[in-house]
Amino acid sequence: MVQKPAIPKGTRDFLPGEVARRTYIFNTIRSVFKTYGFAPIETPSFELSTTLLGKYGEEGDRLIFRILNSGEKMKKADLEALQAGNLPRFANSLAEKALRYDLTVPFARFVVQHQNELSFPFKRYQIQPVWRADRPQHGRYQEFYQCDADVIGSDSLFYEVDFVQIFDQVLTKLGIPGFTIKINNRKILSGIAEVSGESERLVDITIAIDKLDKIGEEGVIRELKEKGVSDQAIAVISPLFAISGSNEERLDQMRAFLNSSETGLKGIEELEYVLNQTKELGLERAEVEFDVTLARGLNYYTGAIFEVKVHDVKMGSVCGGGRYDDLTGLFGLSGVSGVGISFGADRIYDVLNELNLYPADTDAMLTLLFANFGEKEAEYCMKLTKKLRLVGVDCEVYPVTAKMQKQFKYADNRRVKFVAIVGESELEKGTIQLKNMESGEQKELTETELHQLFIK
RNA sequence: GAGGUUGUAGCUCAGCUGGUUAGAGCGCUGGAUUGUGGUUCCAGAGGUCGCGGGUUCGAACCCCGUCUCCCUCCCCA
Repeated sequence: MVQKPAIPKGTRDFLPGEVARRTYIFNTIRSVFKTYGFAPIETPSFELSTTLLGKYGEEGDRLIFRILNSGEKMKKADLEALQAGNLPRFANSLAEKALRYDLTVPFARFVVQHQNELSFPFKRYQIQPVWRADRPQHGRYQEFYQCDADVIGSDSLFYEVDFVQIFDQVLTKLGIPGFTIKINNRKILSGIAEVSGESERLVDITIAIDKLDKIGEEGVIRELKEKGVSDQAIAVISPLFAISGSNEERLDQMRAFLNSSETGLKGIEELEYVLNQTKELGLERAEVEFDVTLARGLNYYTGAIFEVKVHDVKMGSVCGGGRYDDLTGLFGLSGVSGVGISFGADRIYDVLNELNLYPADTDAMLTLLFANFGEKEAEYCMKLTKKLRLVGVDCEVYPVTAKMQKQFKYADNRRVKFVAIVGESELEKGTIQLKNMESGEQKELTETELHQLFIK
């Protein structure tokens, strides 16, 4: 008995119409990246485990898919480590390779390896799938596409400004009516920890205040206490919960708060620059918001942090990014600053589906279908398709002689734009009846006229 | 990794405290209409009720296990 086939959890199949809609998203992102001077690269789906492990924190390591060693390599299993109860080490001996978890760390590896072949600042974009052994949920998959653009080898804030523009342009082009680019700076977060006298608790503190809008002020305080942050430090941090007003007002309030922290003030200065330049350049549809509680982002971020949320949909952030000063240092090339962003194509896809924002002909699968009236007529149509295909028109002949009704229905299902009808009388006259499937309008054309219609 | 929930036709879902041959809408196939679709009317096909085990005279329904979906936490795109 054959079992019903299935696919692993958190993965999806895509039908032609779905692929068409996804391609539209990828192309939109790609075209904007290109206009900002980014060039595409690709890296392998899997890397050496050592390249990935330890780069995303403890939580991240747990979510990395490992690839089991095969054949003779199985013998490398470190049974001593297993006996000693050292499971991570045992796991590493079993799996020397792992599926990439994001595109940024493999990119850092790529830059270090090819540093002598690249000119800096190096700007690349990369659109490839990544894998996470996460528990699937709405908008969370085990396999999904990231569309990254990064610049490495420059600490110019021009790039932060550019990335804000890119977020705005891509999402505006995709027709998303409203969205907010949240922006913060890791240096401001460091400053907060410094001012509170708990610098070494930076990560705990930032993770806690990040949850402010979710668990409220009391929840954050509870979490800080649980993490062992002193009451005194909590008292210093508390005023942050009340920060409000315009971006300028927030900056002023934070500047006062961080008065004693050089790092913190540097963060304010950077952020202010980016916000001012963004104002100068203007934005299409995006709203930009300085959010002190924005702390997300991997622990390798050191400067700006970005996150983009679409209005009026229940969906996590659709884009993220930030500056990392020493990611390549992990692979032996230090002193190189990078900044980058990522579009979560699968979440954007879900949002566009939910809001039904695709242009009408996104999923048209064929431009022109020749109806089949019989062997002689169909063979004549085959000759017409050959000529049309040579000039780039996608077209085909219905494969068998069937009822018109059936052939039209087939054309309809495939969202064919035009149906060409060549029956006995057209064949005699040397003409083609061309029907526009959308308007229902039908015209009799010569072969030359047909060509002219499609060549533009 | 922790907790909760769901699974019945291709899709969306009904199915009473366990009781004959498991239903609807949409879709599909054929016909009304032998050169015109997306509207209408008629007919038809399609399901080992997620999978495995148990209780029972009898299980879609009750129990156990397992997988999956969705949700909360964790974390993130």
